[in-house]
Amino acid sequence: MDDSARLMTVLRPVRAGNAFEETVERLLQAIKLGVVAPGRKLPPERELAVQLGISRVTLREAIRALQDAGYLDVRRGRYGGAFVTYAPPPPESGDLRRVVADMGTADLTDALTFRMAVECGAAAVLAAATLTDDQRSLLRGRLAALNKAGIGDYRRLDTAFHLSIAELTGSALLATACADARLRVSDLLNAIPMLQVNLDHSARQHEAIVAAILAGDPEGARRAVAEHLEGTAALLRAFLS
Amino acid sequence: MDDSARLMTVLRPVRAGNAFEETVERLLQAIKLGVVAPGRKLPPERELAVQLGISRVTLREAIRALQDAGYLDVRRGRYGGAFVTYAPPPPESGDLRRVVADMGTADLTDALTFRMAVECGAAAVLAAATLTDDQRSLLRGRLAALNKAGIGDYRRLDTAFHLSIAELTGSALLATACADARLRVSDLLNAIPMLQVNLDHSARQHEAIVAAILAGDPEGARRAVAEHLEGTAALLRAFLS
DNA sequence: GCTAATTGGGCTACTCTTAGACCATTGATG
DNA sequence: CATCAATGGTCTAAGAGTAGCCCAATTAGC
Repeated sequence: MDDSARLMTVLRPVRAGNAFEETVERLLQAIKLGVVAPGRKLPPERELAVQLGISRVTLREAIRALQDAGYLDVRRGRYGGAFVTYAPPPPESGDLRRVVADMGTADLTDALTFRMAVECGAAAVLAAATLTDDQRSLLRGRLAALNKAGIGDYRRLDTAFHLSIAELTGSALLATACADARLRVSDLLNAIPMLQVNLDHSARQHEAIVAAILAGDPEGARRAVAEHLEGTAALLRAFLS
Repeated sequence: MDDSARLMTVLRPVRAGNAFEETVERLLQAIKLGVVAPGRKLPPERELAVQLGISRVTLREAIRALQDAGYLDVRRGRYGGAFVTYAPPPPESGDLRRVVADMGTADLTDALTFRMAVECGAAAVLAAATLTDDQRSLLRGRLAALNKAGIGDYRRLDTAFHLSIAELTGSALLATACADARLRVSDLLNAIPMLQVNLDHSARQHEAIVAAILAGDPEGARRAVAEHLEGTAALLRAFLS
């Protein structure tokens, strides 16, 4: 961890790959995180190309790839568009071990550490802020929605709840960082079987997080998030052996 | 902060600009953060191009631009290279107001919030980890170096100290996020006059941060970092009026 | 049915970016 | 003072990406 480590940090690749690959990755994020829910459609190509800062040609190549891979159903004409057909498959036993192995030890610990830091930081910042009534009710609403979620919607609403915390801080940078962190573990989370006892445990932890934030208790919020994430992290790390 | 906000977060630009601009920006980071200290040189072009994932042609255009802007002195032949000639100018009164105004309210609060979250998160994560003797002594060493720093080296060593915390977590993602956060406020920090009373105050806070981390106290570490950063943040926010 | 608005599909000329080869310069070392 | 390894300087052909334009399909609403 000498100066050369810092050189590597700053002089890292300027581009993760070509525009096509990066675009596929980004759209896959939107789909897998449930930002665009199954059955809904992406924004029109022209609009989306502007948002992503790429040409329509490149965007269309990416959409075509996702269509071929079965994530999208593209329909022409007015009221057409690129509709999301993907729904996360129910986890099967054995999947988790494979997914963890695919990711690699170094990437997994990196992702878990990153997620722990940014989500704890976001919760603490939010708890230290003065919240409006709208913000408080939005947070409570997301929690309530998650508690009422069916098994098919759980992951998506869990993501929505977690990301809300970062978004409510008002920092786009922080929201992006948390979305990135979530994405890096989403395949893993999707592979974890959803047992009722675990869901109940998570629900209690979610309540604790919201309570600490609404009470304006940064350290309580940090601790509550840390405990919540540590449960998942420990489970995943167990599969590294 | 409805679903459309999350769409904007995930469907953000894939590329910040063209490869040339991004490369200039990245090299400027390395220079301004002091990752490559004044008088030292960048890695050889061929090597650097690989690290940055771009072609040598594009890299050379960026280096040329920084040379023209006075940041680099490029020398040919063996033992040649691109030498850093930049040293942050000493702050003058009035600079700060201008720099803050240049940045804009929204970007400034975003950057300050982001920095608060990631640095607090990193410190808490590090405090929760089991540290080796090497890690402990590296952290102490960075603190000692900062305390002995002259006025010309202070900013660079302060950056090195802060980034060490994230780097010691072992998470490259987290180190990158903290470097990014630091960069976004570095122009502002450089414009703040260095008064002895403030330096003494910072020194005490740095000691508190290291003490909490070495004591394995995540919440104390988070609080110490939050207090430290809040001082700077409050100063900067005062210039927004 | 027609119409018109909206959306995906496709084409072309142009610029940016790359890979790889080869040239020019420098200075420590024998 | 000649050598030679390391480094920046330059060129070319090929590929990747873009902007802008027009075409084709679809469907709500008249």
